[in-house]
Amino acid sequence: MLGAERSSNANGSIRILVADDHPVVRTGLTAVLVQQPDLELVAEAENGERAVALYREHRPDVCLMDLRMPVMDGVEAIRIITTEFPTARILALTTYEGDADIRRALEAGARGYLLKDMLLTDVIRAVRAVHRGERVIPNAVAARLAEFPERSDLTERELEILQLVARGLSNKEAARAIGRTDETVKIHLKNVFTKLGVADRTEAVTVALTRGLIHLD
Amino acid sequence: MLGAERSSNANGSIRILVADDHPVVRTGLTAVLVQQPDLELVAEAENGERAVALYREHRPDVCLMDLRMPVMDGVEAIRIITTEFPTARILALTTYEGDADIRRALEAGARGYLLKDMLLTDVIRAVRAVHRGERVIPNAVAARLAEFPERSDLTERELEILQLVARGLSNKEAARAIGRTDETVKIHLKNVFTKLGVADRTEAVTVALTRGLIHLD
DNA sequence: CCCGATCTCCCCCGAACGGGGAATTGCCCC
DNA sequence: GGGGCAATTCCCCGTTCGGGGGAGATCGGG
Repeated sequence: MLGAERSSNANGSIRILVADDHPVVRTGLTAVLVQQPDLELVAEAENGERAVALYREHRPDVCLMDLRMPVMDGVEAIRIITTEFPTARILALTTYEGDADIRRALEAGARGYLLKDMLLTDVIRAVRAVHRGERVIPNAVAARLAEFPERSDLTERELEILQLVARGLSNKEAARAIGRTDETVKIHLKNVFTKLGVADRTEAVTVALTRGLIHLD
Repeated sequence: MLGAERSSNANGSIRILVADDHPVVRTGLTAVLVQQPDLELVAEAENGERAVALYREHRPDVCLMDLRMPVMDGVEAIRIITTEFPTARILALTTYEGDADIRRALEAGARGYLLKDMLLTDVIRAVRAVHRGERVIPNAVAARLAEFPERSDLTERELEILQLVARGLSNKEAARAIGRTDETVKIHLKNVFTKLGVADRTEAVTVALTRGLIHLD
């Protein structure tokens, strides 16, 4: 379906796509990249949908992808791109918001995960490393992952109910919202408590928030 | 104590201090600023403490200040600077995290409040406007403030208890943590519920988080 | 085919929670 | 000084919550 894989352009420089909804961040990244003789910026996207479209159009060698974006999630964009282009080299770049986001990005096919508080030299080094085919997981990120050895995967139902509880719904209200008995809601919540290692619904919500399992709004 | 107020340097350009803990954001801002002939970057700070020190040293005309920074909070830095230099023109610049941060920044003496997802042209326009002595509150920010007409100020005690509750402590545990009866804790929480317009502790925590009244970790 | 995971519902029970009222001590502001 | 507010403690009372055990149903994989 696709032509030969292109690892760099005629000049031998690494062609890069930057996707981030914050203009300031996009400017910061591009300003740094264009200073490097071996790096070349080919496109910028302000959301996941545009990122996918621009990836198809330009076939960059490396893609820097923010995870929290409007219209389409960064993780979703990564999933689409890597499905279509299995050799795509994508670096997730975001402020740390729990281990869940990291795991989802890597499972979606990201080759690395950077934090926005990283030094610019490390970002550049990561781009080159990913282009060489390496995986990039900074120590800071690996340490965060190590904090939660267990996956703590919540089922769809459990996540759904936890979201409702986070909005302040009681067991009974949540039950009505999903068309089930409040006894069912209680069971799911009990399982959530066990999986997250907490004792009550409030701590379950805050732990889920810090780990990125759920988000507010 | 201080010399004459200096509204611009010999070249007539606006001298700017940028304070943000993310290297990428600092680079983005500075890259944009230096392109403008009437703007001049005089220093960059990576936390509030450095921002105060660099402000004292350089006396910039305008300061772009991120609120969430390590070592010293942006709000605290604004308070110190405006106390020492009442005519300081400081623009708070951050991702939106509730009306509380906005109010605290403005009360601390910020002349404007920008969001990081703003267009760069608007950032530049805001810098010039603040330098002219105007206040800058973008419509997007004003709209968020209007969502919560009431101040909803929580007392120190109430905030303290809400923080403990967010960590999963029961009324009894929170009472022991602050050396009071659990009846006292219950009353404070009841007042919190009334002020925030919620029905239970979990919603109180999530609402307080979205409004920026409390933060996790 | 059985096993595990998921989802569903039911019962019981003690503890925790949230709403109501009432009172005291400070403190600051008018 | 009086009024208001914050903080504190106590009471009662009905509801909710969370832990325990038990019991089906479905679906997919080994």
